[in-house]
Amino acid sequence: MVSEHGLNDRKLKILHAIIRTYLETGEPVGSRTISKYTDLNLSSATIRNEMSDLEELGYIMQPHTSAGRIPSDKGYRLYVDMLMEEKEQELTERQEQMLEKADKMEHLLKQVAKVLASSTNYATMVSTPVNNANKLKFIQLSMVDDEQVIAVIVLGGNVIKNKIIRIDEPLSNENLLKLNMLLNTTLNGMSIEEINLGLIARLKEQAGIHSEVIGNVLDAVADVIQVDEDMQIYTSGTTNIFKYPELSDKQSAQEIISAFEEKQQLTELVTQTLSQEDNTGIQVYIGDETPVQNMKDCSVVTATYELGDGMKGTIGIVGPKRMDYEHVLKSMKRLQNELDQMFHKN
Amino acid sequence: MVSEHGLNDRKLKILHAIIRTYLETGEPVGSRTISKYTDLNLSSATIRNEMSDLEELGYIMQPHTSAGRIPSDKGYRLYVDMLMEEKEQELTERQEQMLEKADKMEHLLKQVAKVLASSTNYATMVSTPVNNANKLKFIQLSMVDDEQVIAVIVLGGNVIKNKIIRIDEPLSNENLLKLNMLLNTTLNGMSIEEINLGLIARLKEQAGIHSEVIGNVLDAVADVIQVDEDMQIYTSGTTNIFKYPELSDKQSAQEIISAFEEKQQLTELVTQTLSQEDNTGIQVYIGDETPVQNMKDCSVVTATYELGDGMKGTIGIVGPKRMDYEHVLKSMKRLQNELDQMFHKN
DNA sequence: GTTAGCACTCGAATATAAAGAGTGCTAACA
DNA sequence: TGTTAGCACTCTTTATATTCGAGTGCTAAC
Repeated sequence: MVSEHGLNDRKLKILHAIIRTYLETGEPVGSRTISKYTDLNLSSATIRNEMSDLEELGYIMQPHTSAGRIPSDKGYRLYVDMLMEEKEQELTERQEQMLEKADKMEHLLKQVAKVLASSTNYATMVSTPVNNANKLKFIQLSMVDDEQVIAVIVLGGNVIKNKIIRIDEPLSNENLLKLNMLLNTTLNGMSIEEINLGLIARLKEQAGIHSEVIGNVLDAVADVIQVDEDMQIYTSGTTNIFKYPELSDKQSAQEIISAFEEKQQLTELVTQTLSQEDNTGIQVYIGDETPVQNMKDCSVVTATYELGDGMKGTIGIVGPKRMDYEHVLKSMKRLQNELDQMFHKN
Repeated sequence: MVSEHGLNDRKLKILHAIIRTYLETGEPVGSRTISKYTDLNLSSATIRNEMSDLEELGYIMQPHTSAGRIPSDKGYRLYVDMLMEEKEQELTERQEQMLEKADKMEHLLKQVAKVLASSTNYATMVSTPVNNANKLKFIQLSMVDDEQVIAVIVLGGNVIKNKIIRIDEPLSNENLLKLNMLLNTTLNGMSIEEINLGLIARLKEQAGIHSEVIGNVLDAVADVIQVDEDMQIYTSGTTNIFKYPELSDKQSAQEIISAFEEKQQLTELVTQTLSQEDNTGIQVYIGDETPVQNMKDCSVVTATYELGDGMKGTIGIVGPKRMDYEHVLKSMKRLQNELDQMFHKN
C-alpha cells in the first residue's frame, strides 16, 4: 500500500488541500481557494492545470462544468490510506476516560454508542459481542429433583447458560457422574460446527439407556448457541445525518435511517467486519465499498473489539463521505483500546 | 361525552366531510369540493357560510386567507370521539390471523410492530410487558453441587427466572426443605414493594445460621425484578413519516425519529398509557395532547394488551394528525384482541 | 334561508434577469 | 518548458416580476 499512486509531491499536496477544504465546507472547492490556502505559492491558473490532471486520473470530479472540484471515492481512499500510515506510530497518547464504568455490558455498550455519536456528530452503532468460533468449555448435569436435571453449559468467553431438562425416571448419582464424564471428555473444547450427526450418534450409543438425556442436553446446547447468536445492535445519533445536506434529502435519509432501524443490514455489516480481519481491526468503507447498499452515499468506519476467547463485537460509525476521518479514526482507536482494556481487566 | 358540541346535523355533516376529505388528500379543502362531495345538495356559497361558523367555533381553520379549511385539533377530537362511539358495537367481526405464532415473545412483538407499520404506513412501537404490581408466586431452592444452590423464582404472569447462588458449606436436605418452606410461606403473593427491611430481618432471624443464603436469595429476587423492570421497546416503520409532507421537514423528522431511537420518551408514553386506564384500553392523543413533546405535530394512538396477572404492554402508532383513524382504531383493536387471546391460550 | 355573481386575496408556479463562482483556453513571460 | 494573466464562456444561485388559480367574503336577488 506504499504510494502506488503516480502522483508527484505537488499534485499530492493539492489533492490533500482540496479534500481537507471540502471536508470542512462541504462545497466544491475552486482553484483560487487552493492557490491561497496552500503554501505552494502557485497561481490559480497553475492549480487549474493540476486539477485538470487530477480529474483525469480520477481523484477528483466536478459536479457540473464551471463548478469547483470535489473528491471522488478514489480520492477519499487515497487520503484515508495516507492518514492511516501517518497516524500508525502516534498511537501512544491517552485521553481521559469518558465512560463511567457501567455495571451491565448492555448499558456500557449503549453508552458507547451514545458517547461516540455525540462526540463525532455522526450516526453510530455498537454490536454486542458474539462468538465467531464458539467453543464449549464445560458441561455439568445436576439433579434438581426426581424429574428435572439442570444442565450448566459454559461457553468460551465464560458465558454461562443453564437449562432445565425433564427426565422420565431419576438418574442415580453413579449414572450422573458417568454422563458428566462422557459429555466433558467428548465435547470439551469443541466448536459448535464440530458437533455433527456422527458425533451425536456415537455419544448416544455410549450413553446406553440414557441416550435420551444426551439428546436433550445437545438440544439445550444448540438452543443456547442460537440464543447467543442473535446479537443485539444498539444505535445512537441516527438523526445526526440531518446535519449533512448531502444526506438529508428524503430519499437518502429514508434509506439510511431504515437501515439503522431494521438492524438486518447492520448485522451484515458486523458479520463482514468481523470476518475481514486486518492488523488494526479498523476498517473504512467509502461509498460503494460498503457492504450495506443503503449506505452507498456514506462512509462507514468500523472497529472490532475483543473480549478474549474469540468473543468479538463491532463499533461502527456512519456519516457523509466528507467525514472528519482523522477525528473519527482517533476516536475509534481510543474506544477500541478502552473496551479491550475494560474487558480484559474483568 | 354525548354530543356536547353545539352543532346541528348539517354542520356536523359538513365538518365530517371536511375532515374525511382532508384525511385523504392532505390539502386544505374548499367549499366547492364539499358542495359536490356530500349529498346535501347545497351550493358552495351556503357551505361557505357554514364553514365560516365552524371556524368561529374552532373546529376548522385556514392556513391563510383564501385557502380552504383544515381541521383543528378540536375538530379531530370531535371526529375521533364520534368514531369511537359508533364503532363500539361492531367489534364482533374477525379478520384472518396475519401473525404466525412466533416461538419467542421477543420475536412476536417485533413482528407485531412490523406488521402494524406495514399495514398502516405509520410509525409503530411495541413495548414488552411489564408488571406494574409484580407479585412473587413461588420460590424454590435446589442444590446443584456442594457449593451452589439454584434458586427458581416464579413471578406473576408465569415469568420464570433462575439464579445460581454460591454457598460456603453444603445444606442438608432437611435444611433445604426448611428454607423452602420458610421462603414460600412468607413471600408468596407478596409484591416487590412489600418486601421491606423489616420483613427481611425477620426472615433472616428465622433462618438462623442460614441467614446468609436468605440474603442471597433476596438479592437474586431484587436482581430479577430489576432486570424485568427495564422494559424493551421495539419500533418499526419510523421512516414512514417521510410519506407525509407535513412531517418530513428536517425539523419534525429529526424530532420524531429521535424520539423513536432514544426510547426514553417512548417509555414515558408507555407509562402514561398504562396508568391511564379506560374501558377499551385504547387511547388517542391528538397534537398537543400527547405526553411526548417531540410528537406534538402528530397523532398518537396507543393500545394496552394484557398477559394476565397484571402483566401489561403497549402498542403504539404515530402518524400525522390526518391519520386514517378508522383503519388505525380497527387494526389496533384487532391486534389487541389477538395478543390477548394468544397469551391467554398459553 | 339559499344561491349566483363578483371583486379581492394570497400562495404557488413560472418566467426573466442579474450576479457570481469557476473553468478552459490562449497568449505572453521568465 | 513551466507559470501566469486575461478573458470568454458555462452553469448555478438568487432575486424579481408576472401570471395563474383556488378559494374566500360579501352583496343582492330569488
